[in-house]
Amino acid sequence: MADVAARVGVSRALVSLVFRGAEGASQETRERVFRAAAECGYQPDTAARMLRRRRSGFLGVVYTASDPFHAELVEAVYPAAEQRGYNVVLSAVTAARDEREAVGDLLGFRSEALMVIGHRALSEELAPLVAGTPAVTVGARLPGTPFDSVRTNDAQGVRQAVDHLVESGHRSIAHIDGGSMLSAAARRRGYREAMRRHGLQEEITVLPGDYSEDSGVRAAHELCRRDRLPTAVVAGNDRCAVGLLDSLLRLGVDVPGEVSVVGYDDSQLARLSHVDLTTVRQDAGQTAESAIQALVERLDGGRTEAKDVVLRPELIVRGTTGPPRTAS
Amino acid sequence: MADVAARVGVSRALVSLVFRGAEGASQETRERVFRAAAECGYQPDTAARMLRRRRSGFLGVVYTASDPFHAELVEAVYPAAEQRGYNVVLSAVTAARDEREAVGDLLGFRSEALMVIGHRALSEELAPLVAGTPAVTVGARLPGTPFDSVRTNDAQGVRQAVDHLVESGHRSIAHIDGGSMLSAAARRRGYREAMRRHGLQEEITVLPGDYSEDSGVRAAHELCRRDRLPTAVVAGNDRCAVGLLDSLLRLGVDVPGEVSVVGYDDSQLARLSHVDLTTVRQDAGQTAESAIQALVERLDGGRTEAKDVVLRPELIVRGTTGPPRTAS
DNA sequence: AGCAGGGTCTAGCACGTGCTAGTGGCACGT
DNA sequence: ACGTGCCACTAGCACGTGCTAGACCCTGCT
Repeated sequence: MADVAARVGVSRALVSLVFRGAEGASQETRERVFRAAAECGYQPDTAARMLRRRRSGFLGVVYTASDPFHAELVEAVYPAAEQRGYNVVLSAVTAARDEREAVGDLLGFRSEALMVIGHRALSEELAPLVAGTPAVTVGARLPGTPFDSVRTNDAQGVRQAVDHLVESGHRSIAHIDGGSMLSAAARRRGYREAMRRHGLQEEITVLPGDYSEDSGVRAAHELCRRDRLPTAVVAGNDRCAVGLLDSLLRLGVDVPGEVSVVGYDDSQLARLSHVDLTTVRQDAGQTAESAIQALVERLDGGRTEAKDVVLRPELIVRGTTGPPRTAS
Repeated sequence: MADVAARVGVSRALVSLVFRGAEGASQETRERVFRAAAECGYQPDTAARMLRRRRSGFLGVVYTASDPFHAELVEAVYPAAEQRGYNVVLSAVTAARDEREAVGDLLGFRSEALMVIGHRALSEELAPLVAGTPAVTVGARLPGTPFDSVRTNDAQGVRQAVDHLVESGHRSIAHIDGGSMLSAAARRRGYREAMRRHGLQEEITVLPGDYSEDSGVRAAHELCRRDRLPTAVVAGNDRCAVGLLDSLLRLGVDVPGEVSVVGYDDSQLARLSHVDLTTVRQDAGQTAESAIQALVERLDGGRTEAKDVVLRPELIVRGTTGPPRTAS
């Protein structure tokens, strides 16, 4: 920076002033400073900058590298943060790097607030580490903690799926669940409630699953072994639905002619033309937006009480659902 | 840090010394310092730390948020960097954030070296920005630049696939290419060369594609429209292969009974039990390792001439390939 | 007693930036 | 001639840490 100043023949303070866009420099000087900086290859030092102003302007984001839905959220986080005058620092959780390390890195960077994506989220163990830093968990709520949370109403999403099927005339509707996954309980509950509300409690069938394609494959074989196929299946998520679809195809069961299938997530997978899966969308853009919004409210708006944002999912009807087969 | 020092009743310098693990403090004092730090919730400030030592210890990584293969690389980058005493800073390229911004952020952090993943990589436009900072591009080589590069020998990978099919007895082998994608040219060339080497130049059939599932779907319909199906197809990548597989299934063509299919990438997709795709692996772990290695050689080893690492791909034989059908 | 040497600790500057308080010059009005 | 106000610019401290040079105490040897 001193180099640039010397080159232009002004003080270092003026260069600083120009670079942060403050008032008090003539238009001509500004241009000369920028030109000189480009010649020197000068770029302001973020570390020194955030050391001096007490604020770093960083929002730390913890996510799981291998999860495609997390990737969608990360994608949406950047514009949401930028729009509110903040920058994003990423920290990935991987097989060799746990949340403790990821959060530690972010705090070392003096992130002003934390957005933690993932079903394991901020465990109680991490809470004291974060003390004093606003944080929002995405996809789950941690009752014992002071953190905000943003999540989708999973029960409602599954209810929408069931309602859609019942409206099309289905009565025999099965569910493949997500086992012990965090959101699985809510989805299972939504299925049970919806069936009961339609007077179909006799038809309730829950098959065990774990959100993997393989669990869809297993469920397909299990269903075909029974004497009577359901006319529709609500899978715990899209991956499970794709495994199910593929196996039904191989087993000679027509979709949606004989069996209708609904997924959950509206992932890239579901949108592929040859899959064309009816599914329930969790809006990544809206989720990211709400999470960032919550953090900024605490930082700039002075909010202190915890907030729990529950987003409405949306049913996306595509080609894997239709009216039920007439003969059983 | 002064708080911690006051709490223990020692100087600030000693606390600093304890925290960076330097010699010259008694075991007892160390413990008292750590205890006091935990009570205060103290954590060293990364910004101030890297301001003082002239080195930041950061390796900046630019990747595309929406690409699953990039995610695999990111996953592998962390341990590779840690092992060599470096930390990783991530910067994502998204729809709303181009490489210029991503690289700018990383340089602002005073990253000591840059790893840029992605087919558009460091364009000429970015080269002057990076001047002076060691950089490695992954997946492509930029001839005009001083950067290192790490990539997989795509032509060789496709040759291995063709060799495998020919050894199984196939002669009529088609290829669905990746259009104008960066690696598509090499894969197409590998296919042509391998066919020629086996004396099968008459059988060369290249169908247009673009690495998407849809292009596999289109290719399946195109092939079935012809009077004679090939006995095997080498798809440009796994996604294309999956689209192809699914459409063949729907069209009533048995795989691998009537047609064998080979993909490329060994993505998660290929490993699914119901897909079980024979494919060519690009080793993400090895790629990340080589890229980090190249950067560290420049930083610590003093290497200055550019280096181009070309990795050997590996054929993974699974369930979608077998001997050709006997009757045409 | 005096000195050397090692172990433990401390004072204080430097890193690159932001910002407060202030300087100097010019135009204007009285 | 002098005060007033504005514009363009500058001097120098502060941010939280690392590190050099040195201080202090204790032990053991001459």
